[in-house]
Amino acid sequence: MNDSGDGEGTERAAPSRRKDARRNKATLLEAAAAVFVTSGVEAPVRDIAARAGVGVGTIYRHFPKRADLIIAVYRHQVDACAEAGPALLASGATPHAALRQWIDLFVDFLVTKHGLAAALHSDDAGFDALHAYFIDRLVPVCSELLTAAAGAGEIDSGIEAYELMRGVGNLCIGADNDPRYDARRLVGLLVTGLRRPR
Amino acid sequence: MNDSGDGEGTERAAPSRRKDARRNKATLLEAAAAVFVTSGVEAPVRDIAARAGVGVGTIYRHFPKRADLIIAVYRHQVDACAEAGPALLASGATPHAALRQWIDLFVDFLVTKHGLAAALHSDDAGFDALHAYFIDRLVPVCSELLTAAAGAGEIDSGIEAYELMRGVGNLCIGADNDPRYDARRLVGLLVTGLRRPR
DNA sequence: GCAGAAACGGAACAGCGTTCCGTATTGTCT
DNA sequence: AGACAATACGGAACGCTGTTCCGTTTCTGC
Repeated sequence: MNDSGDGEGTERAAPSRRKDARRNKATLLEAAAAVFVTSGVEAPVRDIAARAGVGVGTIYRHFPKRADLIIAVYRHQVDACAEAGPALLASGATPHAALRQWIDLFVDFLVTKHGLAAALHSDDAGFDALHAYFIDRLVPVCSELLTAAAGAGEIDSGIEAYELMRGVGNLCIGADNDPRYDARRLVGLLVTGLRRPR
Repeated sequence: MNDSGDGEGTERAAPSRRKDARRNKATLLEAAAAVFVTSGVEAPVRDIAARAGVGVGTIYRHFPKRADLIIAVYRHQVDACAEAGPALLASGATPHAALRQWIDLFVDFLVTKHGLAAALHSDDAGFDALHAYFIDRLVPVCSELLTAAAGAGEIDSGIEAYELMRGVGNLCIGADNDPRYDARRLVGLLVTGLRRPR
């Protein structure tokens, strides 16, 4: 939602009155990104604070909910994914193929972020904002692709974009460090299942 | 794994030397089942202890890992599900239809157990035994159904039973209290996606 | 009844997210 | 430059988890 964004692109809120605050916020984002890679997005807040060389209070001042920090770290990648949707749709292939490619993009993103998929669907209230951000950003794109595919007669299942996105997200849970579980293959089957039988 | 099972069906371990211990174990199972319905399988241990009128120590003596308690509560239902597999296969329909029906059974079970699906795929080490129990019990059944369907030429995807079961389980996460997410429909699409294109 | 074994209860510990407040830093105004 | 708010900081403290530990109670076989 709102935030006291610094150079973070599309924000309008005042970029904080003090230099040290801005610097700390940037340091925190870097540290969080690094820790997320190592220990997953559920890493202890204290670890992130330690890595950034600040106190835990500083984290909560800049990112009141843990979800805000996660969103800030991954915002660019989520936005890039969202923007890839229309591009794929315009790039020649059939709408169903574009949908498949777009979903692959999303799966690749999720699978490489240890624990993100799990956090995304945690029923912990603290993650509501994270859930909402992903939904807000990606569901409309998915909906557009779905509508195009339906319009082209390639799919007929009355599935909603929200449901499909949640299903894909769920399939990505725990998809790292288990060689016997390949989320990409299962998501592929799910997308295949959408196709109109002919 | 092993346990000091009381009247719990297929156990062979000694049924405990003392009457109060047996009674407490039974009380604990009842209390846990009740609390799981109300608050989900991740309910605080203290809540279960309080409901049963015992101390937390007593829980840990009977069920050293939290997973052991969950397994004990749901063992009968999981076994029933496992046993339904061969029955469905023998009951007339095509193997693919039997697979679909069996998976529906599993999904119905999971979806009605608040938080079970999530616990099942938690990477928390304490839930390893739970994970292992479900896998041990259900993967062979699923494998049988899958093989039969492949033998009948109905599916050709080289998917493993383990992967399919995990996918189905993942799709069931958070499937309660969200009217916009119907795990059954998504699992249906996944199973449809298995079918050989012809 | 009486050991002694078995089981109990809950205090105590460790690890987590989050809040709070005394202290330090910064920007500004004179 | 000096001083005074305003702002931000650090980390102790709180409340909630799961889990362990041990002094006390209860049972069982003799």
